[in-house]
Amino acid sequence: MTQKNNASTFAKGLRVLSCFETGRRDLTMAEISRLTGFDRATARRLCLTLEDNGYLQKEDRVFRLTPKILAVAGGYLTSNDFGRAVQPILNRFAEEFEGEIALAMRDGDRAIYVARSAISSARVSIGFSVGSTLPLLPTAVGQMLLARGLDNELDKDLSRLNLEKLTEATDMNLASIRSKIEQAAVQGYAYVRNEFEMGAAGIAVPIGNIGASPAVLATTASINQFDKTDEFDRALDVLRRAAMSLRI
Amino acid sequence: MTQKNNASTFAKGLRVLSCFETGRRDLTMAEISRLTGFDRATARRLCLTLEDNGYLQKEDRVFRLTPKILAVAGGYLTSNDFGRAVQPILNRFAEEFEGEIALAMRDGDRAIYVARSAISSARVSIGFSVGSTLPLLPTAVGQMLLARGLDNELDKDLSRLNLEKLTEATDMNLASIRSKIEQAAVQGYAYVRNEFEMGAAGIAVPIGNIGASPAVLATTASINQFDKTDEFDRALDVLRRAAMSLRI
DNA sequence: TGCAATATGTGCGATAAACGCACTAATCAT
DNA sequence: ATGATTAGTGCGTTTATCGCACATATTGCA
Repeated sequence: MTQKNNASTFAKGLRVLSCFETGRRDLTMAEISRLTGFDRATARRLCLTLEDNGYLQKEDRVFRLTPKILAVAGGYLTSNDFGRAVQPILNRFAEEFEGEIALAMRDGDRAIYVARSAISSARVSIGFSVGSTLPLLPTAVGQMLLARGLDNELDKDLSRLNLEKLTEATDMNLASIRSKIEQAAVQGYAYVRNEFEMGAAGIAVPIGNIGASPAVLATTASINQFDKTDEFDRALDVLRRAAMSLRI
Repeated sequence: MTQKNNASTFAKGLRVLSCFETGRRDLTMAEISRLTGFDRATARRLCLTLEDNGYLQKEDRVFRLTPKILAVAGGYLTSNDFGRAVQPILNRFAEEFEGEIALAMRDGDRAIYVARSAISSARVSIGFSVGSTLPLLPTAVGQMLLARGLDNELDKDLSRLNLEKLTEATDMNLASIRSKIEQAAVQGYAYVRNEFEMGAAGIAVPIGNIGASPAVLATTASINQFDKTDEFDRALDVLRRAAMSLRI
């Protein structure tokens, strides 16, 4: 039934488009053919179609994205009122906190940053920006998102998601991860240290749904910073008050 | 030859996706069928494919975008180093200027905002954000972009682009518009007043290419503000210095 | 320079998918 | 209630897609 009423050529084209997600700037048709597993001729037709429709441009033999995709992304952001309702609140609390605050949602088996505070005093940003993706299991953002799902879905998620050892500290024990997620659901926040990147820690708190999907607010800092109890408490407090402010 | 080597079903699917560009939040299948001109059954297959692939979600009978599209858009932004190289510069000059600065590029027959300054002291933003689109003819951004094209393309552009009277002041004379564009090319900036929105004026200056496509920096303010010579000069100066800073 | 490896362009027959009509069912507006 | 709009579905026809095979072009390296 998954294949009924599904336009397979369109699905393949979308997969070509997603090859450019990760920030891979330039891709040749042969690379796309390999990344997707499609026949060269198929990949070629799809690439040329994307070029014809203005989503890709070809220079020599590589394709790259054009800004056209931003028009669709902007449609998402404005239709959900991020510019007017969300961004100013993130900015305000980030200013007070003197740190980055980001809003993330779930996209399949990963988390995706949807909005991020922009403050003039920002030190060099850690590098997560709108559209960046994160794994669900070894991050505070991901664990809080998993905690917001339904109970019976959590088991399915856990059995499907693949564990990847990103650092020495990455928890590879599903039962242990499960209890962390359940704990996050109970205490209303997730805190994960070192599991995604050594020396980094993240805090995430839940906020209301956006377009029927759960969302979280999160911040990241060095382990050193969040290991000071008062710093941690202040961050959690800011996130919680920001979350209250943007009950959606 | 345009239709050779083109996956028509994929192209149709992309057109469905583009229905969500404008910030239309919710669309039913019937609306999409009408917007695209496709048969209902065709529109249905394409919508379900988009849902299946996580780009749309269905609630009751309407479809809306999911944040997944941001991953692709983020791929564009990061592969062009906007987060690291462009954004801080826009922020810095916007802070000094106490006004918004935006980077725009051309997407077919329209301009599209690609980046925008984010400063905490920003007054209520005028509402243009990343992904917003503008017509080319009645805006400073558009005229500067047209001025950056090749001469022989300008004629083709002018004959193809459709004039639309957006305000009483919108210039509807192609020859007159052409001379404005040529003037912009010569003097290195475009200045347009009232033609897009009464009471608003825009200034745009050229910057280097981004991925082989020309780009401009621009700012908007009220007519009152820019009609003061020193205010105008200061804005133009800021834009020009910002443009120098981010020679790409 | 020359050779091997890789990338790209293209024609075509077999196959599979998309098309769109026609009909039914469900929902909405008044 | 009822007319209008929307959604779901089956199916024969048509058409696009598939993927191989062959030809060409480019690149990288010895």
